[in-house]
Amino acid sequence: MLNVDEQLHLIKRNTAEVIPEDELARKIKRKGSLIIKFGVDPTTPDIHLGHSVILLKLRTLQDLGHKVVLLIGDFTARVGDPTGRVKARKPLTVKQIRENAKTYREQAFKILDPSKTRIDYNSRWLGKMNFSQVLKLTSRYTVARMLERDDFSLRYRENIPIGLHEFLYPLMQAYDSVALRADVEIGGTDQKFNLLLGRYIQKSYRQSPQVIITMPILEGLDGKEKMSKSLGNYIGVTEPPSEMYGKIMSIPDELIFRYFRLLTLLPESEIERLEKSFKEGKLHPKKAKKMLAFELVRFYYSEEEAKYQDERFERVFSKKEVPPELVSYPVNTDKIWVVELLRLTGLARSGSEARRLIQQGGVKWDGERIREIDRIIFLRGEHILQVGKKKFLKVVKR
RNA sequence: GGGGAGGUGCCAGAGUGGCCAAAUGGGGCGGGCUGUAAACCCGUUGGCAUUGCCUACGAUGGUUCGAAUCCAUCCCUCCCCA
Repeated sequence: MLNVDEQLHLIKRNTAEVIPEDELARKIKRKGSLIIKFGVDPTTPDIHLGHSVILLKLRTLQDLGHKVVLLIGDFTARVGDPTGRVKARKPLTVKQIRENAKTYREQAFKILDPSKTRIDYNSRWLGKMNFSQVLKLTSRYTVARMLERDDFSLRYRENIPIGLHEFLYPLMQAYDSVALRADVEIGGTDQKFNLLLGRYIQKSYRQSPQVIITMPILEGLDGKEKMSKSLGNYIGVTEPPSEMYGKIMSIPDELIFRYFRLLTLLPESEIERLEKSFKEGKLHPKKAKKMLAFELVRFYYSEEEAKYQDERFERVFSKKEVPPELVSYPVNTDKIWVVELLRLTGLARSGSEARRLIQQGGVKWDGERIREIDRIIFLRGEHILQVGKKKFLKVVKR
């Protein structure tokens, strides 16, 4: 095992904050193996690269011999984390929560080491608390301090409703740290308030307070907003390799090395070397992006798959060839109206949208641009239907 | 409990009786340029349909030749006072 300083160096890399740093060193020296808490909200089951930033850090911690507790917030999910929220969340059913948690677990193990991960559910203790225990917990904190949070104060100022139960969320998840006797809690920078509250509550329950590690929030593919499913600017860890590769190729240049650092486990020295030649103009941005895309597909799939995607990308987008493997769509007639076909295949959501796409020159049939709305298409064998630059479909007569 | 403000398209936000499928901006989508980058430019953005029609401005009724716009009731939110 590495010594404490070496460990700290690896742990601190790419973090936003470690609070307080010296305490982390002391804890490692004293206990050796620490309990790392990571709270998971089972409301959004699909893990994307934004989440992977933290999971990769956890992976590093596991590799250093620490124990990760993946805490599924099945009970807190009934309230919903108000963090960054402009509206109150709608509560989920118990069944949905359970399914989401299962999906989350499966996906998280694409990154985490299952043998060094313990999974727990906070309903185990929160579900048993009675009202007097709740009163004890809530009396530890004040409304004024709760309102210090940006999200709450913003909503308060903007006259947007705040449910009383939303005040309970931070306290509940803080109590989780007490229940787990967490040494360290990790989360995104947007969780800083919650994590700090965990520290505070642990102290008031006479526990040694956890060290908190916050990780930067990853920008999405647009380079502006944070990566999130609802904004559609994300790459899911279960996405097919071609999607993963392609989406990486569409990120803005400014993001390339940030992604390298936060999304891969490549050594810092290697990344610095690449960044240097990029800045000197020796490494073309497209090349750098391809390396990034390659690395991510390699990590989530395999080296072989990554190589394949590398070639495929060149063929399809640089040389404008049709992708080698396409989703087939069987059709039963031998002639069909274009608009109908587009709607049938789902490449257009409605007839009106289909018309629009045609009028704007976004539809190709076997490589030929279709301009007439009333065009009738004749089918024999296999044909390629293309909408926009990225959407292809193999239409098969049968 | 009393008084006041407000609920418009994916979002923000105009519109206070016909010219409103609803200005403008953002986002999305399509095209151009390119490195499937950014920036930029052009177009488009409820649905169905070859004129046109249907559904839409919190909900339900009503006034009117005609309502997002007026009236009534209800639901929801916020502010001030208690």
